[in-house]
Amino acid sequence: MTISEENYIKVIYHLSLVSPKGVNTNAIAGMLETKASSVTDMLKKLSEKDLVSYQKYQGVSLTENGLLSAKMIVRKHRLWEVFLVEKLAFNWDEVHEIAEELEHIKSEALINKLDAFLGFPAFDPHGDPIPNEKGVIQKVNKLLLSEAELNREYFCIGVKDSSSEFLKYLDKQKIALGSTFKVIEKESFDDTLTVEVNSQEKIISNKIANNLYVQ
Amino acid sequence: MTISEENYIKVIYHLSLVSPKGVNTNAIAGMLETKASSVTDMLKKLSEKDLVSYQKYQGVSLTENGLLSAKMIVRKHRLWEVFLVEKLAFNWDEVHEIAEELEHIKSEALINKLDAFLGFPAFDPHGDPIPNEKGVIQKVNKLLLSEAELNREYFCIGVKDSSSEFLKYLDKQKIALGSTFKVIEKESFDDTLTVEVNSQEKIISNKIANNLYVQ
DNA sequence: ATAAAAATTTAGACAAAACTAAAAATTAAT
DNA sequence: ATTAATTTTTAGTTTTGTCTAAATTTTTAT
Ligand SMILES: [Mn+2]
Ligand SMILES: [Mn+2]
Ligand SMILES: [Mn+2]
Ligand SMILES: [Mn+2]
Repeated sequence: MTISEENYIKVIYHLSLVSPKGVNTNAIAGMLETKASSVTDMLKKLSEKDLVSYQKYQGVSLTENGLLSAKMIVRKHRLWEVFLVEKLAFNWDEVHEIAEELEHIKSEALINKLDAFLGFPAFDPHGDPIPNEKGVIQKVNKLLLSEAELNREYFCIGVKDSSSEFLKYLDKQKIALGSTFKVIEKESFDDTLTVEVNSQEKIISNKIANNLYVQ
Repeated sequence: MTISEENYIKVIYHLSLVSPKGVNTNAIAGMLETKASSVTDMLKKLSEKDLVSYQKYQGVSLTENGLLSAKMIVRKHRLWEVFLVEKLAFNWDEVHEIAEELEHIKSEALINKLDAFLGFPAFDPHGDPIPNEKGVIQKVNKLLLSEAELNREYFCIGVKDSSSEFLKYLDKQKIALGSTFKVIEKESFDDTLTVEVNSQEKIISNKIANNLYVQ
């Protein structure tokens, strides 16, 4: 697989988690910042290679082959992110772009040795699960902070949006994986939350609450 | 720079250490396993970008720009090799190919943090010097084992050929960086050496002796 | 049910990096 | 100094991945 093919497969994978019955051409184009016509061309090629099943106008989904390939790319991406944060002391908002390149390095031995070196981590710095050598992904119960019950204790276990802007905002607010949350009040007008974060009271907008996973 | 351009620049760099007055088209083609006509095309492009100075039929050399770029690629290659051997427990004969890919990852921050993580190593697993952040390469006195004096103690500090075959042969012979050498006798007919390696007597062919650096 | 809007695909073009075959320049040999 | 051999460059294609513009299909709205 070329780097370009791998990027397509990975995007189709991520999109199919949200729309399992078929991924749209435009959605793929949006994620890859390319044009719909380019996507159509690529879908034909990926279909040729039995990585996706594709019928024109009907959307696309991954084949078994494609699914496993996608998981391996995601595995590499997330392991490299762990390496960058844990070993090289990058901040969690700086690693995505670099991992976007590292995920395409070809060696199987490399990724399995990296996995061992890191101590077989189960989650990446953003709380996303890391597929194992066989592509198995540990399922985790989680909900959005916006769905949390009032006056119950939760832990932050992940972010939905892992853009640099959002992560920097969380840094500023001293919110990190492991932070404790207790929702004190929910404003019914705009769903703004009053939350105790690590025992400190904060006002949290609905947009933020919709991008934090808790447990 | 594209990956392809970087590979050309690096090869021109290595070849220009041997032939400083200008690198041949065919030599480049040989190293990159491509055709001379492809090389000519690329040289025009690299010349456009002021990475090489090139006049047709006259060979090519790196500009100041090109030289610095080349050193940065070599720096990345060798630092990644150190990482693979020191941290991931790869053998020294397994790392070249993987580093060939890793050397093209773009981030400056990455490579400088990797350098720090590794403790600012001066040499790679094959004894080759690692350029620093500014591209400065520490000069080291060394000679080939074939040029060594009789009955003097030397240390192995590097290999000239770092092919997997040669390195595996050295493993089998229990020769590694740091091994001590004392040449006992030189057969004048074919330059075969009788050598004490780590106090053990071995017969070493001229071809081998021509690919081991000692000090 | 029909028309308008949106999504998707096709057709044709382009840039990058490679190739083959042929032409041109340089170097080596007589 | 010519000729022959070698090296290098040019000319013309090919493949990959992209683009724009136009055509087609599907979806939505009246
Ligand atoms: Mn990527
Ligand atoms: Mn992540
Ligand atoms: Mn390379
Ligand atoms: Mn090396």
